[in-house]
Amino acid sequence: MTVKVTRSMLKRQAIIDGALSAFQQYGVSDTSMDKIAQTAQVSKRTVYNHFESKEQLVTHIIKEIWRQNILTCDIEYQADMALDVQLAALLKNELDFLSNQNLQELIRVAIGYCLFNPDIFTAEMSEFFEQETALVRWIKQAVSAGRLRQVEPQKAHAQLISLLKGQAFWPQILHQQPVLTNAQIEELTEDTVAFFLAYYQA
Amino acid sequence: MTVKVTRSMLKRQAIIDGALSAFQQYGVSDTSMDKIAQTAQVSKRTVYNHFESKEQLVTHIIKEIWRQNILTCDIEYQADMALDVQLAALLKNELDFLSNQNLQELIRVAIGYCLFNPDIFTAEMSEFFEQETALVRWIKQAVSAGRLRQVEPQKAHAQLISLLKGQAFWPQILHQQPVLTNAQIEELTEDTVAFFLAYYQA
DNA sequence: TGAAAAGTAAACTAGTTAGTGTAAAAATAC
DNA sequence: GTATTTTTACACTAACTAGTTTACTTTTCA
Repeated sequence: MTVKVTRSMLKRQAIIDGALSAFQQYGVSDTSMDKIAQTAQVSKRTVYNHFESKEQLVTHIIKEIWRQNILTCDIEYQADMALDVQLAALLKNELDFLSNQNLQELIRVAIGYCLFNPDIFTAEMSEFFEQETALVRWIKQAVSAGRLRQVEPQKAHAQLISLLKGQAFWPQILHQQPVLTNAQIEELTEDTVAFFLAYYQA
Repeated sequence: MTVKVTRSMLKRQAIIDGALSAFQQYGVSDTSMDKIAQTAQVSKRTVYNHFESKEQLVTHIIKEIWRQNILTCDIEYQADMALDVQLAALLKNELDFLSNQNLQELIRVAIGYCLFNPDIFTAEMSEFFEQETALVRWIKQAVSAGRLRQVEPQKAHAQLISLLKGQAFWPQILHQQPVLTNAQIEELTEDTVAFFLAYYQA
């Protein structure tokens, strides 16, 4: 059942890890292929054997980062449970994800690259942002069960995510605020649940 | 009363404008001093006569961008006017600011640079983010007038700004969404006012 | 064991980069 | 009108860049 790990695969992974580590430290433009090879403890030629160009290596990694940036969560709407408890669990889950320091570093690299290379978005990336999340699904179900007011689920979802990201994501991405503590996550969850349900609960 | 404009000042401004234009197109790292001189229609030596190094030129411009990123608004709390009308005016003002395409391009440059040069923040930049805005002042006054619930004004302010930026700023910065139309700004204002006052109005 | 595949170091190309030195030309100041 | 400041073009350094070539070693795998 264990998959054979070839040396080639190990080298390839070392290159990706090394590149990512260098990108996090210096940004994409200020990371040279020599630096990547050095960081990965690999010959520069090996880098070019695995990736035709710097451009290819970069886009591979950026796409991989966005691919990881999909929240999987299997919390479903339950008819017999209080709304605030359910919503709190969903938001907590989302916040744990957004507050993950490792993810934030990855996204910082992706953003730094995509800001001035917007082409990478349009086609392949948009799918990542348009897919239905567990939170949207939950809102839809709660609305059709008559326990939330009649709203566009996408709009309510956008409001919730804005409230979370505005405190727990963007300030950290910009290095303005440290990553939230568990207590702060708890507080933000409660505040947001109360705020949201005051307006939307049926 | 008109201030004398020397040639030196004109050249200096041309350099700043040229650098900014190049930064917006290519990002800071991928803009060379030769390119800046060329864009500014100025000799490269003149660039170095005005700015000792690329680093100095860049930080000067980045600081200037953040300095402009201060919302000045003279709408004050008025005891005899409906809260929703007042808040709508404040949010509209803020949204017009955030939706300004020119500002978004400036901030994209600043963010692109600051992502991997966080040092520029800590000392000199923090003041820009900590100053009291018209919106905070308004919330404070409305609270002490007993027309909004007792809350930390900073927290309520942060929630409002998160709701606006999540729809009208961050998606545009990341090139995911086009700048909002006037109708969309109108809708976002109304939604946000209703959402906010449902929870906070006394 | 032995051939094929993958990795290595190091030198190399050709282009770019930040920043300097210089001497002439142009604008400014008085 | 002369002295001073500023701008200019251009050549230059020294370092770095993406990517290639070569000659050699190590790993894989049948």
